Amino acid sequence: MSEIRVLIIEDDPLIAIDIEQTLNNLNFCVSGTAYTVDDALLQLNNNTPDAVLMDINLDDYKDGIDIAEIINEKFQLPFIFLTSHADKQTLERAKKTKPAGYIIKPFDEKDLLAGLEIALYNYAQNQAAAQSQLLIHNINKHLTTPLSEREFDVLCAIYEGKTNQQMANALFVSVNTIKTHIANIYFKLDVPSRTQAIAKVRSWQ
Amino acid sequence: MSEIRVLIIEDDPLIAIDIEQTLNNLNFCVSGTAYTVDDALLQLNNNTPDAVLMDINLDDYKDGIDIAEIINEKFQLPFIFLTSHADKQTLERAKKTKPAGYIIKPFDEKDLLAGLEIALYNYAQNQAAAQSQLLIHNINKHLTTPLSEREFDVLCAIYEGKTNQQMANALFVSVNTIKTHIANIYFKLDVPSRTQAIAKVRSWQ
DNA sequence: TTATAAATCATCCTTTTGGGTGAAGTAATA
DNA sequence: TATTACTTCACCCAAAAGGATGATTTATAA
Repeated sequence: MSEIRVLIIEDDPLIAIDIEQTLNNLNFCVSGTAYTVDDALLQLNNNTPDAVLMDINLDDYKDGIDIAEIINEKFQLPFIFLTSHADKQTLERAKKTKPAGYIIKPFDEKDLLAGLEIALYNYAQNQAAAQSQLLIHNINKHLTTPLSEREFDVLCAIYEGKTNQQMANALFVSVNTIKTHIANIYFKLDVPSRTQAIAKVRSWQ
Repeated sequence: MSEIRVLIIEDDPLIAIDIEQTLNNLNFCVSGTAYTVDDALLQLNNNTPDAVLMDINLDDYKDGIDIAEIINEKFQLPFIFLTSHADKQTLERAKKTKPAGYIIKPFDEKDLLAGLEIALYNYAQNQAAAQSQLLIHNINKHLTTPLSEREFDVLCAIYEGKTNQQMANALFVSVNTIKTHIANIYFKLDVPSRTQAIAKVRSWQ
């Protein structure tokens, strides 16, 4: 059984049950099924899933796009819209909520799998990119002479705004050692200062 | 007519022509249609589109995923995969190319519109986020005392890695003036150095 | 075993940056 | 008119960063 817990928000019970079974076939875990907006919000709060699959057009006082906005504000979860008619106006509203994906009815098992997999993968990628902690691999692929691990440590500290003295304390070496590492980093990155090094690394993120 | 020029890569002429007509109906501009991998690469080079719509399964020496990798490397364009069978292995390969979207055959006009609109919108959003030029509004909403315009100019220059002397030359003022601005910036941002200022601003992006 | 790369530290010297303080001119505003 | 915020500039001093050069130790690879 997959660990990915998916909440289904769909006001048509027949479709909801169909999705539920399909997801189970595809080794996803259905955390719950909500037929109303209020039920959806309740389940988001009390039994927070890893992803949400929801109909745009809910026959309720709010629709899927309203829920999407709430998810973005409070939960930061990837969600995928299901819709049968993609009219321009709805699409315009839907786009602004930055859905992880979009699946058009009628869909079958393959559509669901592809949509979910791609959406979750892209979402994870974007999350990782947004956090964007420096990775030595990502730095070195831009360099002819790669950074050593220690140099990478120092570069990270520079990136975080540390002074040479702070780095020396943190890494238990003398300031002179830090200065040597920094000189080597500047040579490898081909920059003359820490701010330039930061700017260059940022541009690679 | 829309200005968005789309290249279609599809080895089945019937489907290709169908897509072409549909895109024209939807006010997209078809920059060309490629039936083979080599033709696709040729058109990418000579008549670079704004987006690519391509079949994953091309009956050729390379498939759509290979082209996707080339697009990512050389062209940095958004592309959308078309596929009829979304098997897990192909999906795994496809995911890694970070497609802007995914449309499963058979699709109609609505599917195409939704897929393209969402994909292009998300792509534009990601691009904008990646560029993320500093905006005075975005900085000031984190501050009790807002930066003046001149201070913002200086902060941007710091962010780009400029030295005080370089800023003085660029803004046609003395280095002393730059130093005064910087001192004020540090006070307002509550930081003790340019690297810390950069780190704080970056965290707000 | 002998290179080679990495990590450590040092010294000397210059440039850049940061802190403190003061002040003049300008433009908008109460 | 008086006040306020912004921009401009100066001088002094201290701290941090950067450039150049050389040296030792350790581990790894040829």
